[in-house]
Amino acid sequence: MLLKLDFQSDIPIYLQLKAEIIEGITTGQLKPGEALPSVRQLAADLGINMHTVNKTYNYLKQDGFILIHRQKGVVINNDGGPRVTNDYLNKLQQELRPIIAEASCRRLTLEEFTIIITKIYDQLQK
Amino acid sequence: MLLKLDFQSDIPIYLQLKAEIIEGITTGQLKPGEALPSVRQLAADLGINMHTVNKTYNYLKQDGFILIHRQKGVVINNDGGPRVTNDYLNKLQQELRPIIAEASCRRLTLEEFTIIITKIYDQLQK
Amino acid sequence: MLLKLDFQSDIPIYLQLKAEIIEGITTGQLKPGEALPSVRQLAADLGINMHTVNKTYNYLKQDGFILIHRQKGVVINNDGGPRVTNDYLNKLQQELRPIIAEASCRRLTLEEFTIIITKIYDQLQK
Amino acid sequence: MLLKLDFQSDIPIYLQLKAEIIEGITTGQLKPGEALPSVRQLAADLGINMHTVNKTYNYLKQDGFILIHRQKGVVINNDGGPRVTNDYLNKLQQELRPIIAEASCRRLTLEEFTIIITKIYDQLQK
DNA sequence: GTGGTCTAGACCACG
DNA sequence: GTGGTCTAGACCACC
Repeated sequence: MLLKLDFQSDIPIYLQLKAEIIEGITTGQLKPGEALPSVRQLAADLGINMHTVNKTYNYLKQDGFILIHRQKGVVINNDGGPRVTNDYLNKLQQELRPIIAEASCRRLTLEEFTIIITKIYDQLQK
Repeated sequence: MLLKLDFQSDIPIYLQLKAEIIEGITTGQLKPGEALPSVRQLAADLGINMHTVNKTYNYLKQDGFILIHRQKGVVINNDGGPRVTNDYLNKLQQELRPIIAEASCRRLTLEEFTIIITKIYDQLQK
Repeated sequence: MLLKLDFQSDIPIYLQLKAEIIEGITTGQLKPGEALPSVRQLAADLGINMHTVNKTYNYLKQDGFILIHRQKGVVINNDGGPRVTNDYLNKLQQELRPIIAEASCRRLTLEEFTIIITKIYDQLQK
Repeated sequence: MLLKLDFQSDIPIYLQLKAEIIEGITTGQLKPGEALPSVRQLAADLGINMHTVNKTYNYLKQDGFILIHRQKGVVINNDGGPRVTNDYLNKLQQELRPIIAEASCRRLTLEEFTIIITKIYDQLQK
């Protein structure tokens, strides 16, 4: 799978990497049970620091997207990964609120917003 | 208008404040042409530093939400503020993509996501 | 003569006003010997502070564009106003240098720049 | 590259610094992809405060002259930097108009003005 | 009074 | 090490 990082972005590399991997799982490019490269390997491939990859993997593990085995290394969670929890729903709404406030302020209608959401959902469809 | 800041949050204060003010404009609590408190006044009210408020105001000015009037001080843009531009749409999609990727990965359907969006839109309705 | 001020501009009002009056002289809308409104009058007309108009008039007087008579009030200098001096040429070059540096950096050619200059000269022609 | 600041000037230091760096890019003293000193380093070298340099860098980044690379620090944009946009052309004309009005008023002809422009363009040539 | 600028010094996340 | 953020306190131009 191709991972793209933007070193000019305001978003920390470890978060960009986390988002890319989640997107890979969503689109099916990364399948449950599939192994991810080792920390060293991935860091070398991407030209970034080992610590950065480590941080990404730890957050992904914490959220339940991946499992870290002593022997098999890092693999995509084959339980289907994390589901919708109340904590997650709260976080999601807090995240969306300012985005929607600005959209609404700029006179982007709910209908137009929904079209954008739908388009992105489609793009990510397996 | 009541402005709430979370000093424990990892979101910078100046961005929280920016989001709060945009939300105020969206909900109509802050009306076009209305004056905002001076940087020093607002800083004192919120218990934060003048420069932090200044940074917020500068970003809001840059995006077209407010104007800095040489006589009246800081006022809400009475042209209705910024609209939907291509730059904004690109930014919006880049912002939403990882959020939707995670939502989809957690098996939150497009329909459920749309309900959440709709609810937030309603809350912000004037 | 119509004087336009932009209260949202970064440029101080007294400088905007000064520039407008010089432009008026250049285009011939204000003729040598012609009287300008009194400080009070102009301030009232423009909705600005008396001190601001006063400041403008003092700078214009200092540069030789206008004369301030005790009795006749403020009039456009009928000697044809200030000419090109060495001081002025130095000031002009220092002013233009950063503007041209940015233009050149953005790949605006000397020819294109000259066309812009020519257009503005034409607009200001009596 | 040698950067000169005039602490007596009424032009803010961060703008002088911005202009100097743009001039450096224009003349080729600063090459695309080249790294600039860190905010602290440059501040120390120039005997000014870190925040002042930071402000300069942020404006240069905003205009597309430099990039803030998460690994390499601050570097000159290697895409050749910003080009001529409509916004820029408008800003340029608004900037030039009062300068030309005064020049014309002082009987500096278009031909003489063009010679000055040409001289400055030559000075800045790589 | 206002916003704009500058300083000095601090803490933090990131890599 | 870097840039990003925040604080406290100062001076200035403008209106």
